Order: sequence, then C-alpha cells, then structure tokens
Amino acid sequence: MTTISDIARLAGVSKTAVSKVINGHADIGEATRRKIMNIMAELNYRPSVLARGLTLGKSWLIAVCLFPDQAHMSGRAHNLESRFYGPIINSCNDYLSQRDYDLLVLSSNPTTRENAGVWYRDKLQERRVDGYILISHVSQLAALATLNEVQIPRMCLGIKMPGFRSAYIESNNYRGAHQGVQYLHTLGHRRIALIGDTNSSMSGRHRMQGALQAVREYGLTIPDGAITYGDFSRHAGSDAMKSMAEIIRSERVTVVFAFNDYMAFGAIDAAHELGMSVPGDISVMGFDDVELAADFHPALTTIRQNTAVMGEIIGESLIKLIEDSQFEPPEVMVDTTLVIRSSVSPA
Amino acid sequence: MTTISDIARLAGVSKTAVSKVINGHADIGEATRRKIMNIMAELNYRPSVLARGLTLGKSWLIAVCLFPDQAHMSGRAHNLESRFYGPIINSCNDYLSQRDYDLLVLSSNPTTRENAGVWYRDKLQERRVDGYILISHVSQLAALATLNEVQIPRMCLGIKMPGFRSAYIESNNYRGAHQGVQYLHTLGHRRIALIGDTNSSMSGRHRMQGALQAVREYGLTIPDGAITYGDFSRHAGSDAMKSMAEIIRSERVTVVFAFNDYMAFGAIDAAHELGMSVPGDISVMGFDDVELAADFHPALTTIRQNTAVMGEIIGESLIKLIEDSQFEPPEVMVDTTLVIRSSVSPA
DNA sequence: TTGTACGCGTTATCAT
DNA sequence: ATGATAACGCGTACAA
Repeated sequence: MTTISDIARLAGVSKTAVSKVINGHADIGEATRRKIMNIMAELNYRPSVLARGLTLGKSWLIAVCLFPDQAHMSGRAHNLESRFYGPIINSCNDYLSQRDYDLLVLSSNPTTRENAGVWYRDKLQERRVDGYILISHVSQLAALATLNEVQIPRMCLGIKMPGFRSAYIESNNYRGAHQGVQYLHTLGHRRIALIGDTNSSMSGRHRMQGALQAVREYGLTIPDGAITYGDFSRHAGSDAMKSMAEIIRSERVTVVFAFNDYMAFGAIDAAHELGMSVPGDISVMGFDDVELAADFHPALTTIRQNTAVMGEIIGESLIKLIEDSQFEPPEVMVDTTLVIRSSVSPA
Repeated sequence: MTTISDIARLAGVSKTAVSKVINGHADIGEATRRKIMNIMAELNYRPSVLARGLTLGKSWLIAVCLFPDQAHMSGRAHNLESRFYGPIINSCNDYLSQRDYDLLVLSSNPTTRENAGVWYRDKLQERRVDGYILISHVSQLAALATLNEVQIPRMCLGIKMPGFRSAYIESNNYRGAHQGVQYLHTLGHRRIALIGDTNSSMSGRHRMQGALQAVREYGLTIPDGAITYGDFSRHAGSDAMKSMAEIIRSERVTVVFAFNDYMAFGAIDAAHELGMSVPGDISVMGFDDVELAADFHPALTTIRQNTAVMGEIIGESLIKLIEDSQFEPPEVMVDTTLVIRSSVSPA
C-alpha cells in the first residue's frame, strides 16, 4: 500500500510538502503542488485514516448503538431491520457521508448482551468514535449508565438521557396525535376509540396526551372502554379491536385511532374478521407511516414521522457537536405530517 | 484519554510490559502482570484500535458496500431497509462482533453516486478495511470494475464478480423453486401459472429454471400465456395476476407461483379485487419469506431464504479469507426452506 | 520548503 | 524467564 513517504520520494520532496498538498494548505509552490498531485493520482494514493486519526485524535466515525429493550422487541425491533429506525439511519448516513464521516454499526452480540453498556462503552473508546447515535428505550436508562463514562457527543433516540453533550430528537408526537384527532373531527367523527401503548414509552404517552387534548378541545366523545392498550405489534392491534368490537357497535363509534401503524393493521385485520368493512363500517387511523402503510388494503391514513428529516438533523447536529464545542446539545422536535389515504372516510 | 504510556508509568514498568499483558504474552511475571491488570481496570483503559491498527496493518473493519441498481430499486431497495439484505447484514454483524470485527456501512451518497465505484474504492483504501460485503446486481458489473483495483477479500451478494479473493453466496434458487413446484404437485395441483422476473437477475433465472424443470419432471401443465413477468414489486404482481385472470379461469389453473413474496402479495391483492378468494378459488405461493409473509392474510406459503444462515456464513468466510491466506474463496449455495402456511391449499 | 518530534501502540533486539 | 530500549507504522504540526 502506497504511503506518504513513497509519494514524497517519487516527487523528490519531503513528507511535509505532500501533507500540505493533501490538506490544501496555501504555502506550497504551484509547480511542486502539481507534480505531487500527479504522482498521487497516478498511484491512486489515499492517505491512511488510521494514521491521520492517530495524530489528529479523530476517527471520522459515527457509531449507531442499538440498545434493544428485550421486552418490547415485538413491534419495533431495535436493529437495522426496524421499519422506523432503518430509514432514519439511512438518511443520516447519506448526510454523514457527504461530510466525510462514516457509520459504524454497533449491535451488541448475543454473548455480550448482558452488559451491553460496558461493551458499547469499550467499543466507543477503542475506536475513538467521534460521536454516536443512541437508540434505546427509557426502561434501559440504568443499563446504559456506563455510557456516560465516556465523553463523546451523542444524539438520543427513543430515550432522553442526560450526559456529556447529549442531544435528543423525537417527533412531535403530541402535536401529531392532536392533528390526527382534529382531522377526524373535520370529517365529522364524533365518537372515537383509541389504541394506546401498554408500555409507557415517551412517544406513546405523548400521543395519548395530544389525542386526549384534542378530544377535549373539539368536544368529541370516547365511550367507556373505548381506550385499550397494546404493545405496538400487529397482534396487539387485532386483540384491541376485538376487545372493543362490542362497545364500538353499541356506542356507535365511527373511528379507531391506533397509535402506531402496526396496531392499525391489526385492527383492520380484526375488523375484517368480524365482518366489518374499513372504512365503510369503521374507519381506522394509524401513526408512523411505515412503508407498508401505502400498500395496505385499504391504504392507511396515518400520521407520518418524517424519518428523512430526522436522519439529516441527527447527522447535522452530531457534526456540530463534534466540531464546535460552543454548540449546545439541542432537543429537537420534528413535526409530523398527516397522510390522507383511504382507511378513514367521513363519518 | 488514557494511553499505554500512562499505564506503564503508573505501574512503574515499560510500555512493552503493558503491551505484553494486553496481548496475553507468556513472558511476563505474574506479579507485574497482576499489577498492570489492576491499573488498567481501574482507569478503564482501552488500547486505541487506530494505533494498533497502524502497526499491525489491520482495522478490524468489515464494510458493507451497497451498490444499488437504479432501475431495480422498486422491489428491493439496496440499503439497510431492504427486507432481504437487512436481516442478512444483521445476522452477519452478530457473528462479526463476536470475532471483534465491526461493521462499517458504506452507502454512496447522492453526490458521489455517479462514480460510486471510485468512492467505494477510496473508502476501502483509506480506512484499510479488512474485508467487505458487496451487494449489487449484474447490471452494475462495469461500474464496479474499479473495486478490483483494491486487493481486499470480499463476499458478493446478488452479483458474482471475479477478482482478488472474491467469494460468492446465494440461495439455492433453482432447488428452492423446484421444491416449491414439487410441493404443489403433492397437493394435487396440475395446471399452474408463474410470475417471473422481468429483469434477468441471476436469482430470477434460476428460479425459473428450477420451476420449469420440476414442471417437466412431474408432468404438470403451464397453459399458454400463464407465464408473466414483473419487476419484483407488489404492483407488478398485481398487474401480472390481472393479465392472467382470464387464462386462469378458462384453463382451470389452480395455483400461481410468484418468484418473490411481494409479487405474491400483489397477486393476492388482484385476486381479491377480481372477486377470487385465496386459496379458495386460486392458491398463491411466494418466494423469500419476508417478515410480512407470516402476517399477511392469508398467511403466505413461500420458500424461505435463510438470511440468518447466510449472514453467518458471510461473516465466517470473510474472516477466514482475511486471516488465512490459504483459504480459497468459496461459492456458497444456501438451501431454502419450504414454509407452509395458508395461501396454498390442496387442488 | 524541510527537518524533527509526536500520536499510540507493537515487535524485534538486547540486558539482567 | 522477565522486562527494557529503540525503531517502526503513517501522517500532522511546529520551528527553523
């Protein structure tokens, strides 16, 4: 593998001269500059990130730390396959690669899973990672404490964890749910049912608060028993729907608002099984806008989390945190978007 | 950040002694060994991978190079979100992390997309990546040629590209499709329809060959016009089904075998739209076993690609290629599994 | 422009 | 048998 010394020797100059050309310093003659450039191009020379990182104390590495909550794996696996985190990480990577940072995927393996916190901490340290994305859940706060021992900027997703240069980003779940209910009201729905989050996740709570607030504002009615809870999985949505079927009929509920798409899918499954058509007999609204939502039958009306925007903001914020010590770790709220499709019809 | 010199100083020994302890060399006294160990533990010391990589000429980095074929993005996006590659990469990462390798996600950004080959080559070189997974498509062979300029072991997925220590892995698509038709025959189906791949991907062709071979072996009939092609997207499956609807009815076809799950979903959509029940009026079989297959209504009978196994084999092979120069780059065929659910019933 | 020291480990080589 | 000294890997930065 070609090194900077090779280039220097072939060009008949010092390593310093080559280094200056590489880094675009001005104090180098045009003639030597061109000569060096040519030789580098000819040999396809690429400076070693390891070596330059060693002196500069940087790795140009951003890690993704996926820290699953075993109990809640069902609806949203915390790995690259996740329908929610996958798109975010992707768009973040697109941004980062434009800024010459690369993405390292840290996913604690089965054997290290017990003390994954330690494993992640060590990895971050060993690799001199410049910043990381922490994807986890409130229930993991204790297990993650060790991460605070290493002082690296981070963006938290799904868990707001205080610490060194620790930023946080989430969708405006409150507003999103509020917006959803408002839309239902606009369509003339007056009696609604909700499917919330069994596990008291931050996002689940905010969606509930936003929805309930809108229900009050617009004077809607939620009959007794028309709020059920699920674990964000499709089955849970189906179960929830079945358990509310009787109330929906007797109380003339016209729409079910599930707090994520998968539970909405499940609710629709159940409706069909129960001989109800969607949205003919009952409308169903989701939350997230996962890929499948558009392809579902009926296509799901839902509240979109803008994953592309989130990914970009994450990348941008991380780089600012890394490169500008004055930059304060932000707490970002990303607006959601109402996506009107066909699972909700006028009341 | 603590360095090896810090440890050495605090322990009152030389860097060499510390290094020997880190690497478990035998020529070190038990007393000093323990002393050094204690200090390292106390300070939470982790040797820099950059520094050790610099001397050892290793990075313990495996890259994933996602090289999309613009034309075929529809059914199978070549990124982490892919329903097919995502699980493979995940399981591979699980294996690699046990062997102390980490996964670097290289996804050429929009601006570098034109000459992505060069971008990837440079990244691999700069980071001194130890090995990589190349995910692409035959149509990209020319664009990827530059990758061969860098001599790093690789595993190819979706594209068989000769080169330095270049291995290849795929599902046994031929056998899988054969197996599928055999199963249909077992259930008494005699007149069948196929939905193949418009783009002549390797896997698509093998599936077609395997299916046709089995059709001959078991003496089944494919009526004229009962083979259509799609681009592996759901819509294509739907279109294919609609275009064959007439023939299916008139020729008493009892089952449609789509060469991927998404087209199977689309075919089922169309069947429903056309007032046919699945599997009552027509059976539908898929290929891949993506996550959704189990949750679909009706749950999809399909041929599973064993992504978990593939990921592990990829990791294992890469490490062997890296660490043992005698190891010959293998061409692996991974067997598929027939997954019987409810979209196919006896004829 | 160049020489030189430095960043952080590893590995001969050598001394006890 | 143990452990120290010194050179090295590949770039960058500072003084000259």
